[in-house]
Amino acid sequence: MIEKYNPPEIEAKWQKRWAETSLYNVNNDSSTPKWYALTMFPYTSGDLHIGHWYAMAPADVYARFKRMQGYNVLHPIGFDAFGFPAENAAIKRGIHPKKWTLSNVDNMRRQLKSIGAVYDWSREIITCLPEYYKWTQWFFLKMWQAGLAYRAKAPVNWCPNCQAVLANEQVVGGGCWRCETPVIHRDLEQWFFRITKYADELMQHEGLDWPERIKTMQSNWVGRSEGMEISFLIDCPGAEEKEIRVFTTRPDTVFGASFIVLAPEHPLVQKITTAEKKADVEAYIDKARHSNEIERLSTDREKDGVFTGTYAINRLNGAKIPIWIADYVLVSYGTGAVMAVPAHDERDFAFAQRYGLPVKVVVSPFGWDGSALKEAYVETGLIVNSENFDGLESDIAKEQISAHIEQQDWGKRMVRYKLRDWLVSRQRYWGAPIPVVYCKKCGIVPVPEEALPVLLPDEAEFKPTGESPLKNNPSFLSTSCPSCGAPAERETDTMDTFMCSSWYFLRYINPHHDKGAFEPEMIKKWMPVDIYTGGAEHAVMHLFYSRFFIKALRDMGLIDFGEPFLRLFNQGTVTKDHQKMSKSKGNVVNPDEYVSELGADTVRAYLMFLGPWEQGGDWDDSGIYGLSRWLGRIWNLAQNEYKELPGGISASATKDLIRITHQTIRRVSEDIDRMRFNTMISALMEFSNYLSKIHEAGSVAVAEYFQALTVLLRLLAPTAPHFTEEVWARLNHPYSIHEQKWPEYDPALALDEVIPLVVQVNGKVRERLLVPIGITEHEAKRLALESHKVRIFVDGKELGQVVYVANKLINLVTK
RNA sequence: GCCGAGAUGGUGGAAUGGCAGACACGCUAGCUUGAGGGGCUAGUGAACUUUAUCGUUCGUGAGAGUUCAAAUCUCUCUCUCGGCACCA
Repeated sequence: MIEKYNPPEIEAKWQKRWAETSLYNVNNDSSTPKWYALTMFPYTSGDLHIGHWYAMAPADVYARFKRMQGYNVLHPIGFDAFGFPAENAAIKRGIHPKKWTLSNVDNMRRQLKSIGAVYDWSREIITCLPEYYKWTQWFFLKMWQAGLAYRAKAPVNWCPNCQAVLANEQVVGGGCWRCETPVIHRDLEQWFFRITKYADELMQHEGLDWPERIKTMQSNWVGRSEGMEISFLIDCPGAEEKEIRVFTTRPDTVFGASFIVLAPEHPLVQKITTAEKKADVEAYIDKARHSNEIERLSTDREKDGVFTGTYAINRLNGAKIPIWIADYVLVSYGTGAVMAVPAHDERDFAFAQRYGLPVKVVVSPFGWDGSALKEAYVETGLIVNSENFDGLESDIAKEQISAHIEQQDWGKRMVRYKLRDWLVSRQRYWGAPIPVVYCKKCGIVPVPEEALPVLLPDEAEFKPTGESPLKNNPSFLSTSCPSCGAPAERETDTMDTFMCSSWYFLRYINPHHDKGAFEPEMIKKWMPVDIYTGGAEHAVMHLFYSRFFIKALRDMGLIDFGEPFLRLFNQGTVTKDHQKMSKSKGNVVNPDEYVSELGADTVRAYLMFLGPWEQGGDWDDSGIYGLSRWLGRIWNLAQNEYKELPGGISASATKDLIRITHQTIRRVSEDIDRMRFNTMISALMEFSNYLSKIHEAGSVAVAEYFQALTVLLRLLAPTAPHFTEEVWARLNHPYSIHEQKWPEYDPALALDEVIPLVVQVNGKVRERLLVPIGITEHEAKRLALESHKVRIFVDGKELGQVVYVANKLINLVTK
């Protein structure tokens, strides 16, 4: 009688043994080819839920697969530990963020260990510890030295709930990415990184094996558009400003400009508004300032604006057109001013309709009879009402008008981007302090590298005041100027958490290196990351920032590559009752109880069996016992005595077994490579079902049977690491199965000798014939016509075309 | 509004031009006569046919098309999910 499969016992046993024997410790000096399999590190929010397992378990299977294939695999784990939730917990519950975070780390580490992954725990990193954030600060200094960090006063996104600024990437649909509170604009002096310098490069994804949709999202985020800045004269003799510069992508429509619109925040507004319009304009600006981003960006809202009282002159035709202000024009894009061409722009058309402004057609729609337009015509066409350019095709006119404007020095062709610089400062405590000192005499002075880290003090008052709590900490605040030694003040803002995660994958390589953020030779050896897996929600945040960091480091000469992640794979999300899991909804599924009852191996296998990894799915545990039963069956199969058939073994059964074994190796290997873990498990199930039939029949030799069984165990090892280790040991194989080579298949042995040939008549299946592989068309046709079932449909009819697909199908078409 | 992905049995899904429903879950029946989310065996898309269980027809969101052959390719539409959204 064999013992029952008891997952909790064997899982604890092997996790301990693996740790004691340092089975998964990664060797930087190994001469075997490297494979860097990175999975996005979790944020320290409290508990791992089933979604984390969904991200981690298949990633681990892939890493184990590569390991068994002979690669030196780095598959590290760590914790993204700075950020708002820790501080909010402090405000709400009076727990210090550090205490809250580190206790979460302890809990999450315990949970992560229960997965049974190949993580090398000696490489764990925690971003909120000084030994890590010292180097985050060092990167800030590098950015400063490279001219990529600057401080500026600008209209910024402000989350009234978080009481802090947000980067553009962190504004989702006009709301805060974390709490969905509508964002408002404020003029504040903040730190920025010049990510726009890399706008063009960030749109390029050459040589990257990334999902199409992430590449598209990033390119759209950069939002490159080619156009022209054109100068209009201000028709106001005494004014100090003489011109307004607008940005347009349609220079071909410049003769159709019937008014100018400035963003309410545009600096010219104050200078050109006439005395009688001043009150209206002020009121409008005030209203615009107080509306939040969601209201302002809502496209179905009726466009409104006010006239400034002043006119502009279109230099191309001398037309005198009114200057308006309206909040549908954004101060942060282009020049913050547009020439409105209502005939050929939907927004301008709507605005002109509302205020009775003229609509002048300059690109004639096909078959146009000269009547008033019902909507803006935005397509190409023949140019009209444009003096010398009349009759030209609009694409050609665009070129010629642009050239003309440049020749007259009235404007310049240029490229504009939607992308803005990355705002990195946060008015918060729980982050890495920005390593900068303000001196009355010397101005902004970076903290010298040898003085890092600028330690985050433990004592702080947590009040959501909109200012960093560090402002109220005198011992942190007051310091001396690193340059002149005079009394000075420290920067009290901390860095955006996305700074920490923009380089963490470099730190895993030398997590304890204290002479620098990383060792260049080791970076050369391990980077770039071969496969990165994680959620798609980071498309224009973490993934985008990391690419920027790597490109900036490359240009500083610190590394010699420009892309961090060669292959990217996004797993889907696990929902509960078709809703996103969240603590507030109370629908978070905790994996712990499943693990303690059924074992990590069953939970791993079940998650992968749910469906394609990139698709995600709704959590429903009704099928989980099926996976647990399956492992139980293999458990029994492997340990029950195998007896050969009393009458002797069958040669054909042996041949079949060998063929099916090799076919299974091929299917499983290809499925893991394609990240199709659900079909990988199906293939393993079919194989184990087949083996149990053999076991019952006893139709192959003992040696052949056990040979096939060890293949099954090795193919299953990445999916069920504890289970296979235990069975492996019980079959008296040497420790450890995870040091075994991945089975290789022989294509010749995987080949079928006899195949079922599908016989169709007029495209309908009428017969299946077992035929030897490689049969000729002639022979196949002969056999097909011998079949009764086929004859029923063919007899008495004239045979026409015969379609023959070798080793698959023959289709007989009657006339 | 724009872009992307998707829609297949009671359920999760498989099949990427060539046998629709692999592999599971669930359900039904039987066996295992101590119960168990237990084990094993068989069945399980729908309709028709059946005193010849061998078959026939239909069937992959809806409609059209291409093809000897369509879940798969093309077009139109409906719905679901995700992203972007006044970027001039």
